[in-house]
Amino acid sequence: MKLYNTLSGKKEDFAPADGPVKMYVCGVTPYDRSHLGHAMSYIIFDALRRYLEYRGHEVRHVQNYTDIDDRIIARANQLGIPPQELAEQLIAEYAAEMEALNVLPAHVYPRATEEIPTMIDMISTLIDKGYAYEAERDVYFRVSAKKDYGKLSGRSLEATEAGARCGVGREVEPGENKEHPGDFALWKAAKPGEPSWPSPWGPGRPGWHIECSAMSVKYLGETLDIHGGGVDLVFPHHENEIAQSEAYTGREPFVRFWLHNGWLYLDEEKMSKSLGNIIPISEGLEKYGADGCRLFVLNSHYRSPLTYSEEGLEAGKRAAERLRLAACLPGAGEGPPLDPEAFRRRFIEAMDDDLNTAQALAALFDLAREINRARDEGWPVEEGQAALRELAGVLGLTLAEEEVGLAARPFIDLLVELRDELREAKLYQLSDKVRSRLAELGVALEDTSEGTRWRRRG
RNA sequence: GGCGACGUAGCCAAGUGGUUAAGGCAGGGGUCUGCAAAACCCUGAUCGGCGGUUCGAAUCCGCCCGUCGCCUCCA
Repeated sequence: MKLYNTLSGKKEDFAPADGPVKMYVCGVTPYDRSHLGHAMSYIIFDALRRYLEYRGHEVRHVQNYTDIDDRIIARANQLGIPPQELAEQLIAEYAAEMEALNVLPAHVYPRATEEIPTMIDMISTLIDKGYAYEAERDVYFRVSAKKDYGKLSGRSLEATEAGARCGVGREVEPGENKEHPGDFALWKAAKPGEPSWPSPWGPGRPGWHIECSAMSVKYLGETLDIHGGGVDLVFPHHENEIAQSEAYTGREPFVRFWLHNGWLYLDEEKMSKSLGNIIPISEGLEKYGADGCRLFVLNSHYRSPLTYSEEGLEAGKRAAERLRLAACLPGAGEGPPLDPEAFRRRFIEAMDDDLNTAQALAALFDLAREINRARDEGWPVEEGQAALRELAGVLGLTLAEEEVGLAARPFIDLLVELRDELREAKLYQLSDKVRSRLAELGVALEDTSEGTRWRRRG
């Protein structure tokens, strides 16, 4: 399989270094509801993980929760609740939404607040090695000590230094005690009223970047096979992670494959909590279902930016229904069997090429058409359907029907039965009324030679 | 100012040197149906513009136009 590696800027052949695939995906900072942008990223890395497993790799997947940071504190103060309580609530909500989206859970979900000692150890070592320094109870990473700093994002230290917007040079802010403007905080001294942890440098809390380094080394080892996240994390977050981790372990590379997904846009702007233009995951799930959301995301390449639109998600939902019906409606008796092998091969070939899910989906839709065609001919379709379900499953599609309350089923069956009798009596006006009223309630009826069947339709 | 991405049918979106430019959604025509629905069949683009390289370019190069991102928190 080939994967595009941000570090080299090229597609490279992927194979794990040894043992299971060590995969780390940057998690959320739970200070507000998660939105479709997050869903996009996690759906993509879920598809990657499922595909790796499908191809016979064991995957060890770690994802962090940044459960302490400025925004959590600010938001918690606003709400008048402790920061930990806010984080706890939002983590629970996030986990439930991921489950609803059929995203496989990571094997470990370390939290920043539970890894403080690990981070303190790492920071101490960095100081000992001359890669970090203490300044007024803060600790900073000394960027100039890591000569290849900038290798991931492709910017030189000088460029970073001069690199503020509009040509204005970036300088050390007054009040900061950095040696260099590019230096970043490993440990932040506590301000009054903030949650803090004891450390050799006094009470404080860890900087953002150090947690991922500490956690990934602790749970996956010194070299990761895959590290994923949104493109926005390339700089400075992932750049800093590389610097810290490699300085700490003395080993390169910290990560063999850096993978970054494109951003989700709303209208002309990126969807982002700080801009406030978000569509919550819950809304996407409610309106379009997990499969609809997944198809919307996976229908384009993961590295390309994607623009949110109701039309796009609606198309995803309709497409999901198309696949579901192809996979579920029964076929009939005798005839030439459907050989799905060519479709499976196309699917694998597409996924092998840097996770080309759009092309993989095209193979699934072609398979669906082949199944429908066979069904129309009265030929058996089971083999094709099994393959369709198998491959859709690799993309995390459930192909499950929308839930109908158990209590409603017998009543719907009864109405369908009555309507059939009305039709037999050729009382079409009445039978059509039953059908259209049920349609308004979200139940679609279809008359077939096998009888009438009904299904949920939003 | 530095670095980078993108512009393919009504919409979304693959394809990145060579048979008829995938697929989805929407639309039109047809088959099936009491009528529908679902499904199937048919139906649409020469690839932002200009110039160049080449036997041959959506695909490579140059210029132009347009949109956007990163350089600050962010999946």
